[in-house]
Amino acid sequence: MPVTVLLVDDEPLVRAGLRAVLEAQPDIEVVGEAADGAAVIPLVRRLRPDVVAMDVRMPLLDGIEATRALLRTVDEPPRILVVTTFENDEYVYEALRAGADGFLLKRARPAEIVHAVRLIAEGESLLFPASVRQLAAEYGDDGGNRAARAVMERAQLTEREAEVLRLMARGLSNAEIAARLVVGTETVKSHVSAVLAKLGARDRTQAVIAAYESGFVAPG
Amino acid sequence: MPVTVLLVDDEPLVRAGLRAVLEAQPDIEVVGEAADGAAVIPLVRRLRPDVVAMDVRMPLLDGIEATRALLRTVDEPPRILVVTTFENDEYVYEALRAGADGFLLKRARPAEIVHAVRLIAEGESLLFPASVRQLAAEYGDDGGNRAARAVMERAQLTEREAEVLRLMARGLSNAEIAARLVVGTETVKSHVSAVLAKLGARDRTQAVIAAYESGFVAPG
DNA sequence: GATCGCCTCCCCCGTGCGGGGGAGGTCCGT
DNA sequence: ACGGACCTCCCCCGCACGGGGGAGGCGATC
Repeated sequence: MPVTVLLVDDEPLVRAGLRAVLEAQPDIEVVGEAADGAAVIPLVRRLRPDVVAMDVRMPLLDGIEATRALLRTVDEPPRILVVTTFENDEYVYEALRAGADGFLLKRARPAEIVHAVRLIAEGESLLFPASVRQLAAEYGDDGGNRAARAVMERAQLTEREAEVLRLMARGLSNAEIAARLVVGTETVKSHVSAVLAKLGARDRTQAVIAAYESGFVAPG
Repeated sequence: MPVTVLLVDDEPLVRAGLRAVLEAQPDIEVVGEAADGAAVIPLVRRLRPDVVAMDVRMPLLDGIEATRALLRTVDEPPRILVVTTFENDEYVYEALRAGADGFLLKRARPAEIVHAVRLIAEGESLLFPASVRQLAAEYGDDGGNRAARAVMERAQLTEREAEVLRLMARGLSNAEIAARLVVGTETVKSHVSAVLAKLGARDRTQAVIAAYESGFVAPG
């Protein structure tokens, strides 16, 4: 069964773009569109999409309120992927706190958009996507720092994963972490992979950055 | 010509240990010992060692004052490797500010000690040795944070290297940094290697950690 | 008793990374 | 005119890393 997606954005152009990108995938199906947050709830009830790709900034009812409303009133609510133009959008931060499962920049490459939808659909959280930081760096921006602080709260790292991340953030290699925790390196690799997936990090360096940015580990 | 080393430590046991470790290397020669900072200057004038391995905490004249005195009164002073027991020793911090070229934990493994001496002798600064952070982690300590702050001041990164480090600290890969700086990936690798060497980091993750710990990049 | 999350360990595999060299170019200070 | 620092690019090479799978044990929950 394909992943079903509902698009919510007040700009028809954006909806068309997302539709084009997503429908090009055989395993993704766009089942509906809405131009405003107010229209979302009945549509979700009727269409039961797996994922709602929702703009944060919309007239009448914005993405934050729409997210809250969805999670409050719909049982088995869809996964919510927040879409935004700006990498340091505090609306995004609030949306994540409201229960959104991930966020995505509109200027992300098609492959990244597709990837994000798939991840979200699979139940993964995409709270610290590498693309955000990369794009932020490319544009000389500071990046989604506020949003980063919401990462760890929602990343739901297990105790062991958190322990591994702390050691990663001290510069230990997988082998060193394994020695310290008295487990095999394969085990450490598993935990590291889990951490990377949950944080949306591509490699350990990005995970450590996320740890610092979120305050999970503190410098000094 | 071998690297000549002068050992300065008030504990004979430590001197003997260092001598044993270093003399086992064909390219390193221990040319003298001193039990106190006050004895260092005349010995240095006479023996002209390449490297002085100096304890920070000593009676009469400590390693900090001895470092200052050496750099002030001896022309072509030797390279100074500060040796310490504690990873968060603020004396070490002061010694680095006074002009020491690197620091080393007494509990470091022999191979690391040898490595440190060679690096220092070659003119490299060893200000953020991986061993410090690793050992700190292993002992559950917070690590040499104060000392870390002295790193960047003395690491003498070139403009380009600093630029590369900033991008590393945003999670970019070598290829991405290359694209952003419009240079080849081989060039980026060169800069990255230079950064790692100057920071005493083993990999980019440790370099990014050093960047955060030193305040070179700031979270939030 | 069955299910689920978590921790543990295993396989294969491609590649990005980092070490160790070298080399040519510019610019600058002497 | 020369050295030296810096930036640039090149080679080879080994390995840790990370992706994508799978699988067993264990405790808690239902």
